[in-house]
Amino acid sequence: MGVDVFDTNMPKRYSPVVTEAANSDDVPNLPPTSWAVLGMLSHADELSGYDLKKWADWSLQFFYWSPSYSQIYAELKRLEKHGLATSRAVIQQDGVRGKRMYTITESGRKAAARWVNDAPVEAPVLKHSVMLRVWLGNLAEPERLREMLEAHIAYVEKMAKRAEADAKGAESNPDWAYPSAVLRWCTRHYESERDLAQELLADIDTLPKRRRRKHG
Amino acid sequence: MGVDVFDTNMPKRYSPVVTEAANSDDVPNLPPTSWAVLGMLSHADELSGYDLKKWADWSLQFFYWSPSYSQIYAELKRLEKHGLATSRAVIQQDGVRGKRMYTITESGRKAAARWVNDAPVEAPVLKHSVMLRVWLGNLAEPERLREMLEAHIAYVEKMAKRAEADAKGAESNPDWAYPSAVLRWCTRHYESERDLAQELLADIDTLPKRRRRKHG
DNA sequence: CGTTGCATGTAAGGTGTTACATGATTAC
DNA sequence: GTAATCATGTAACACCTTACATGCAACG
Repeated sequence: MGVDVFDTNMPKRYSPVVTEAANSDDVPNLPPTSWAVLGMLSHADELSGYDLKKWADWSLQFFYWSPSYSQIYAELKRLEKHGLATSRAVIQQDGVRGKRMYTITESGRKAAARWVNDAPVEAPVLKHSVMLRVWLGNLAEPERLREMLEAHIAYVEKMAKRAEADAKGAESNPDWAYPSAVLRWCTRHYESERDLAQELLADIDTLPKRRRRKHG
Repeated sequence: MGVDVFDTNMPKRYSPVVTEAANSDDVPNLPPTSWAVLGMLSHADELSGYDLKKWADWSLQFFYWSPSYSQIYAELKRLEKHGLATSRAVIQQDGVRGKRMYTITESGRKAAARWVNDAPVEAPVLKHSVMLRVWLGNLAEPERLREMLEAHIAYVEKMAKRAEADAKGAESNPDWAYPSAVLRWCTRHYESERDLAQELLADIDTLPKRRRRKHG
């Protein structure tokens, strides 16, 4: 393994060296998911855990991932414990169900800003099970591989359309300028995934078929 | 939230309905990471845990992610427990260090093939911290956003070049036809990520700057 | 009157990481 | 000699999911 051009170990962070400000006690050391939830709170007045989950499915989902309900509730408690968010109980009355609404605090807004600006950026994580299967293509039935890639193409097309529709809905509001820029990125990302999957499909069709059980 | 065209809940699996064969007792229910490790074993004669980690850094890394040493050792034990791999101890002698070499079993090869063909395919997982920060761009310093995106572009360019070099190295061997097709996909994927990041950079430059602390 | 949606949470367990420990060999 | 690499593993813990429990409201 005498390669000298590239590092074997790619960084998990883009800037591993923590600048003095980054992990001082005014910005608690939380996982990105916490900041994602706090970030959603920063885009709204008041949200319940349920609201947050629904919204995560329509926004975070495209470029991060949507945490489960239970994790969202846990994160909210943690954020409140750190003073980054506050909550008020909305008790049930007149046929309106009880719930707990969360709001970002001023301290939370500052901490989020410092996290965005100063915390080391984690390298993007990709876990592409479809590619994992193609990578093991020598074990697979060619038809199954094709089916998988076609299901994947359908999936990314759906995501591209959803992102596009969301981007359209968001771009009218100047407060959502950054979220809509990201949604435009997502649209292009999923469209590009579609094209890449189609090229891969064409690519593996040129491969000599070493195993073929049926071709009827 | 009266959208009727798309599902709010995107599938975590492409085919949630398990076909009779998929989870019968002959294919143990293991996480994708286990199959990834078994898959690496299926591409080689005999590998140590250390070898597997090194190889994961150069192959899986591009489209899946590279598990830590400790997890690889744990996965190997699990695979052996299920009879999908066997190991032999290479004791140290004549200045050669001791180690344990793992081999896929015939049963392991069959199980891996059934997993690839029949198990429901997990939707790809993307955790893009860079996009998360851009999404919170209203909290950020524009210059920091720019720096992050530029670091990201440098990262994906590095990945693209590594994938391309690997693809070149692999394509001569006909046994690696599928791995090299995937590496070509990875090359295009990272090149596309670079282009997308550049477009996003241009996109956010057109945004009205609501906050600006310094511009010297 | 049953299903769906709203709403919140707990418990258990799986997945995966970091830090640590150990010790030999190789390269500078 | 001391730093890096080879090689394996344990322990502690963080992260996250699934399954489960609960109960009301609205819709048909």
